[in-house]
Amino acid sequence: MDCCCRVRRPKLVITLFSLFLMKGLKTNQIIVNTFLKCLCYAKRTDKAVNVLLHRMSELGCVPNAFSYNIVLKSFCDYSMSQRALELLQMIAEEGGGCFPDVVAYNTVIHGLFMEGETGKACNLFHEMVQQDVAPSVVTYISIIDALCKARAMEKTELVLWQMVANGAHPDTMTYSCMINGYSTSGRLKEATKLLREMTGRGLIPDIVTCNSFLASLCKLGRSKEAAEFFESMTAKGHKTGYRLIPHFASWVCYRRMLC
DNA sequence: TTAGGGTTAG
Repeated sequence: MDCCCRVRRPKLVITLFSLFLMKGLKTNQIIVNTFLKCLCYAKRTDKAVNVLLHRMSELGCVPNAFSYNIVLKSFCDYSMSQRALELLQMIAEEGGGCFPDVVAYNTVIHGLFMEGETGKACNLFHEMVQQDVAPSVVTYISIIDALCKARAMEKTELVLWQMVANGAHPDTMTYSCMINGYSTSGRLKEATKLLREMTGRGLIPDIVTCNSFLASLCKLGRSKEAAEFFESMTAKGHKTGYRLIPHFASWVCYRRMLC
């Protein structure tokens, strides 16, 4: 079933699962969760909700955190984060012993941010803390990314500070979000500082992050610095300690500098 | 052996 889903044949999975039941074979949580995933992939999220809330218990399988999270993610992927929020609140109230975990909260918080429901996303973040579910790096990245896109860099710094204080260490993706946020805001001094900070911690920026920074340098007409940065990011040296293979976007910037 | 969450460039 999982293989059929991976090769984008969800209808085949539905047939397989029907056959499975007809044969009288005993299901387990992993089998039904794989079926849920395929239903969601086939854009049949409502059918998945029905299986989750009614059919699973009839089949002798109690939904677990994976079951709920597969359906929550599907709602969010199809821009129905409000329905995801309602399902999450239902699990919290009557989940039958299965309470929403950090992945459930992260999924819905990210979905709400993606649909511009900033207030609801922030409320849910506070709710998860009240419920003693510790936010992870993924939670903070969703918030940081939303704040960066809103160009609210001061608030982003506060969240980063809170993240570190709570023991969630910024990873490469956290730095990438912030560097891109500063770059697109034209605040290259701060972006440079973060680039240095992350490499100092042994985290290597990826080519897209570097391109974002490079593009901002070019847009601001700082050609000399852009040329120096291009040289340093593409040639392994004592300054950076890493070497990246330029993408087409890098060369576009480089050509612009030459022109 | 098999199930769930995150970003960015031209």
